[in-house]
Amino acid sequence: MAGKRERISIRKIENLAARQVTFSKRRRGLFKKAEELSILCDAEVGLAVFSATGKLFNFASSSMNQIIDRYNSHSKTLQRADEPPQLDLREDGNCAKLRDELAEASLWLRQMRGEELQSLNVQQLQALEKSLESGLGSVLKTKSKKIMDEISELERKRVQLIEENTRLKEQASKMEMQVAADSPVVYEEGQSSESVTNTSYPRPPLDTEDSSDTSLRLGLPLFNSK
Amino acid sequence: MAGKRERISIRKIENLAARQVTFSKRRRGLFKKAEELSILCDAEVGLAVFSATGKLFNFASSSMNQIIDRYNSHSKTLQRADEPPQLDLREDGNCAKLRDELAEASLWLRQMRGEELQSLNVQQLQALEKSLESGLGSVLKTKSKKIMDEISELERKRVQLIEENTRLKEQASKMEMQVAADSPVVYEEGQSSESVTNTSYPRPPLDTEDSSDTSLRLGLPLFNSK
DNA sequence: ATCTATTCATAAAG
DNA sequence: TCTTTATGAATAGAT
Repeated sequence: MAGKRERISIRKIENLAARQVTFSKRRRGLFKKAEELSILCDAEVGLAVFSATGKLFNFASSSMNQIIDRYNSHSKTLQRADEPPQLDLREDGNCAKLRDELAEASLWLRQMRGEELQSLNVQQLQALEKSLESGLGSVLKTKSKKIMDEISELERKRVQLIEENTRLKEQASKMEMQVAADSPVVYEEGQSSESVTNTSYPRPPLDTEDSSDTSLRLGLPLFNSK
Repeated sequence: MAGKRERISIRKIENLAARQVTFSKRRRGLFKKAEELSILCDAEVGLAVFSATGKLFNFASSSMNQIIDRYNSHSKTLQRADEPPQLDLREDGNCAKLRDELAEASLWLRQMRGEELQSLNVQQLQALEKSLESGLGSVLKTKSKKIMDEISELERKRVQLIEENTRLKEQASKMEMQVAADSPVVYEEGQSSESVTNTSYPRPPLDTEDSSDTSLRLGLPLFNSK
């Protein structure tokens, strides 16, 4: 009914059934402890176990790919100088080298996104900060320019449309006069004609369309370019 | 003298010191169990743990690279439902994919550094801006923390040295009294004794050293942590 | 780091 | 694989 347990020595269990049972039990225990460690101590933990029969069991506190990335790039952290991430994309077929460079690039990316900064010293953080500020400056500048260009373009189109509109109105006006001359019938206070011949109004419909469209694309933040 | 142990709940340990202690203990336990499992049950086990401070600990029953490879090929096996049947360009395909990923990562990096932004639209620039701002925030936060830690450490050492200094002065003072008692000779206004027994002066040399060292490491910008 | 009381994991058996 | 039980191991708390 019960287990008289004795201590076991750590060597391969020869009995297959016993080995499988032990594998199940200990595997569960191991994964449980891995998860506990990650939660209790705010650690990132990745664990992969292949059974003797080739089946995979794995646990990752975040995602396994992220952990593998981080593992691969970890060695880079210390050996890496603070040189900017200038990666040469040579066409050599060296997979290992590509893997290395990718690992380094992805570490840089993650660090620029504010992850894995612990391993950097103050000087390196300073450099990163400077790089981010400069990048941010360029982005803001480019964004502003794009926005201004879009505004100019829209303004140009607006003016074009107003001109066209005016032309059409003149044309319509002429036609109407022609019609009036052809058939001099008394007609009601020219409502329709008024709406067409009114050549200047405070806010043409086009304008309204324009600005709503523009504001949508701009998004909310004011651009503070220099 | 002993531990009245209570069961603990599995949630992040808030106290830093306790968390670090627990991390050490449990990490050892976890690695031990990982190794035991691999031996007892003839399993291939890979384990990687990153501490909250970014330090890597890992165990692999064979080699980590082998395990990562096996893991990758395993997950590929599973995800591959109705892919192009054979075309086992393993090596080549891997390389091409790596090359693609590297190219993409490197473009991202250049764009984060403010290059090649022309091809992005306003919305994409907005997203990039947000990402850079967030990264910058993390960097500033981390830098501030590191700096504060360094300052604390220096302060701790300073206090320690002052204490030691005080102790030494007392000791010197006693010795001098002893000397005085042993040879009760009239001596000039205790110049030598004064310079040693003066237990508090406005600005001890230690202080000066400390602050100059600190300012060097801090660099110029003020940190504006939250 | 070391110690100890306790909880936890698990070997053996059903 | 699940459960039970006795026991060995791991570890929280204190020093």
